[in-house]
Amino acid sequence: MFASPIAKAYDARATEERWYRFWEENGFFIADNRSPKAPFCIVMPPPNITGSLHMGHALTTTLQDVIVRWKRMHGCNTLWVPGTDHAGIATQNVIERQLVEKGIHRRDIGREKFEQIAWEWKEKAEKTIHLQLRRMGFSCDWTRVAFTMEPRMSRAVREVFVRLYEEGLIYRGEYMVNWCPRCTTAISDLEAQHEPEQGLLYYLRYPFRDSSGDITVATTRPETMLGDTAVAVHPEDKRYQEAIGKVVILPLMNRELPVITDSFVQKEFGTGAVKVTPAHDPSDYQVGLRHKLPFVQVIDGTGTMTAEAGSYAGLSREQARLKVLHDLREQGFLVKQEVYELSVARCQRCGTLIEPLVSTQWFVKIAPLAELAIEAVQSGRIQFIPSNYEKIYFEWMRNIHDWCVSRQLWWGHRIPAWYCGTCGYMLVSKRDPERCAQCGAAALQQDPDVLDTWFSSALWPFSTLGWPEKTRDLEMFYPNTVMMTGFDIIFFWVARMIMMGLHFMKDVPFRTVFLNGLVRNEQKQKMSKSKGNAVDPLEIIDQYGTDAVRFTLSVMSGSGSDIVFSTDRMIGYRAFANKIWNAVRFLLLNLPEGASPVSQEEIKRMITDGSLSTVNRWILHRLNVTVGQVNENLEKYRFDEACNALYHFFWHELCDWYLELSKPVLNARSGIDYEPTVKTMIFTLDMSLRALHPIMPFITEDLWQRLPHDGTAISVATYPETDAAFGDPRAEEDLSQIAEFVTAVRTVRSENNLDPSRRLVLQLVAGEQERRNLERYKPAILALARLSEIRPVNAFKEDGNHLKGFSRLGQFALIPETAVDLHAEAQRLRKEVARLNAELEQQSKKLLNQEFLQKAPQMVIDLAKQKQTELLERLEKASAELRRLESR
RNA sequence: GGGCGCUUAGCUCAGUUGGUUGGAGCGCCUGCCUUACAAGCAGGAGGUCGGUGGUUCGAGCCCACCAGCGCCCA
Repeated sequence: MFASPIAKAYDARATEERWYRFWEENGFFIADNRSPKAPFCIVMPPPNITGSLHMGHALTTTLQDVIVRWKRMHGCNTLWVPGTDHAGIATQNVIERQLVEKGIHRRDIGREKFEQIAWEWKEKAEKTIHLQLRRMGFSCDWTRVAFTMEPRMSRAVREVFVRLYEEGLIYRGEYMVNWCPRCTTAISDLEAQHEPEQGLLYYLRYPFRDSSGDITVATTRPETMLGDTAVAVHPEDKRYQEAIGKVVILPLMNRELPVITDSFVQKEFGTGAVKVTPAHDPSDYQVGLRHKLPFVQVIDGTGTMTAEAGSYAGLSREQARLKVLHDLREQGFLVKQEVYELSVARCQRCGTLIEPLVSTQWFVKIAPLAELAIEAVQSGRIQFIPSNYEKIYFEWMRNIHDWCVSRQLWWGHRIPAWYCGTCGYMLVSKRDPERCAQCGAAALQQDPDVLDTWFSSALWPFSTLGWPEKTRDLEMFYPNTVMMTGFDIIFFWVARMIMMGLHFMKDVPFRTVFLNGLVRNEQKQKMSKSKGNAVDPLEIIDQYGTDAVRFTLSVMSGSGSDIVFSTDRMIGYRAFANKIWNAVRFLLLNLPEGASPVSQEEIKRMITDGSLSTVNRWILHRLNVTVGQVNENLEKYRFDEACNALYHFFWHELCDWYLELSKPVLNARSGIDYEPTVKTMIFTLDMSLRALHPIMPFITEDLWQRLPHDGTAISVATYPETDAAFGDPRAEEDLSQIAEFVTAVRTVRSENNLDPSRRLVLQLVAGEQERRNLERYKPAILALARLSEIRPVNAFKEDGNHLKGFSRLGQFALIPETAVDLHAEAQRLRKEVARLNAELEQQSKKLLNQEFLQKAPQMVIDLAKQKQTELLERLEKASAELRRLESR
């Protein structure tokens, strides 16, 4: 498998592609729907085929892969379904823009040709996305790849539509909807984005018909006055009691309008009197219905003024506003205008101002579906992580409105409704009908509209598994185990999947919903293509390597919070990858010929028969603890904690101490500890690589294959589990003493600016047991602390030229080759004494408090006492040394 | 207007049911090419945990109020 010996540094690019091919060729990621193993299933949130993946996809999908790989290694029958979404309105916009660049409007080429272009685009975009997913190392099942508009999915969509229609949960009717005049389609409430904007509030004077004066109304959209059919005031507004029931003349149009009362009017807004335009404002629409007012549509679906707008017909909304204002001003009807912050709705996809319009659309009656969906979360059958999203979910679910699902687009699932040209009968059918069910005529016309994209993605957890067929996949993998996605689509998608799953599968679509945050740039702004600050994950991968990118995204995913994209962090974890590389390289360079893999049983035997040294038992103990932390945290989706545990263990325990302490043993190439150390190191690195694998799949696979190993791939190796046999608190204590001793010596050296290259003599006053502990690792300790000799003594010479230090192993004196800088050392000790004094005082104060002694738990009191004793001891020694120096 | 959340080291963030001297990564300072790794090694500095008050033997954590910031919905 390896042409060359292990390189000096990790080269991600040379590694990644080869291993992905290896995994895929071996079919490691293909789920077996007849397996007796416990199923684990995630369906990938399908990325839009509008373009390529961004860092947000990289984040959410990385987290999915971490969980999926981890579960697979734990022996689950793991299915991860990849796929893409046709993204109706978004994709149509992309294609329309491309056509416009060539000077073509979609109407010029017709629906069929347009759809053909869209499919061509889909093929291209899908290919790019699949490639990206592979380069990120994602272990999804490519034999089950799906696309929302492929025949299988379309069949499910049609089945759902027809059944909901038959159950009375889908209806067609004329209502006011959010209309985008640029996309020329209705959109749902969720796709209309409200934002505060600086605008003007215009005050218009409408004269009474009886010449008894006038009434002034305020509006932010003066052009809609052309469609006014009433003026409204609040019934209890004292200012307008006399006006009620009167008739005003609408300026510019000379239409007579009644002055009506309705409690929807806010008395504080403007003058307290408002114009009512039922055809162009959602609340006026309701007023219009309540008061049976005429609906005069003056703006059409493209934002152009209609014939009803009289002399303004043919103007755009914007032009009409200017002309209306000009004319009103000229004729003395514009009283004043003032700066006003208003809330405007814009199309989520193109940013165009929404025009509320009355039109015939299809709706899903949502209340009955929402009820079950609320219950499923309340009862705990679905759990949200982080759990505070449950509140947000409830809040939205309880205020939900019917869902407008029809779109006046060409790219999407055509609504399965047909209208008879002969008798006008409407037919909703799973299969394309040939003749009218009522009159038998063949002149059937299919509804031109398509469905909201989210209608099809709502079915994703079961449509991808083959529904409405009763497939084995469906039987085994529904409900899915977890849904992992961005919190920004909790309403668009998560809520709707829950509703559809409960309705059609009679069970929740997934048991857990994990919601990750957004990826922001280094200025903390949301990354998006429209802002132009999006980053291509592949570029980042080229720079830092996939594994470093994956680790960075994982470690920064704490508690579902947003993550701030940081190249510094990428650099840091690329260094970590290199560290891993070199740790394994170190072992490989020191490995005896023909070394074989080491099993857990073998290691456990060595623990039992006492052939493992403290250092070896210690690293096994730490490995065991780390593995426990990783498993525990991944179980809770705490990716940050799992990553930190691994990072800290690998770098600061395994590399900093274990490998360093083992070097003399390995260099000797023989001796009582040699073989046990080699075996322990093989085992520990093997297990460490496995533990890291879900997060850093490429480098771990590559290195694992180089180590002595059993099995075909780390991807399908067993994940480490904690084992009580590895627990060794005694080794932990011994090692912490050794490490503390080494650090103490280094600190004294460093603070006195002693040349690091000089090996110094050290005198030690220590107990018998501590001395023995130290003796066994003497060669390593000498190397780590840069000492030539450790000389046990009973007491230090009071007038010696030495620097004293304190550790739990004992007090030591470092003998420098040059004269000690008494002043600097005294300064250092004074600081130390002050610090110890402060701490001691705090501890003593606590222990003098009677209430503390009475009420605190015994363990806390014991700890405080122990602490006090230790502090006292150290303080005495430091003070004595300080006095010694000061007397010289 | 309704709802949710945030404020901890220079930066980005952890901090579990309240209990040793509040942590990590990066950055910063000092010194080192010590044959796994300079993408490295060793040592160090840096925090009145947004403010005020309360509960408690004990508060970063619980409660109240205040200030600043963010997100979602209408």
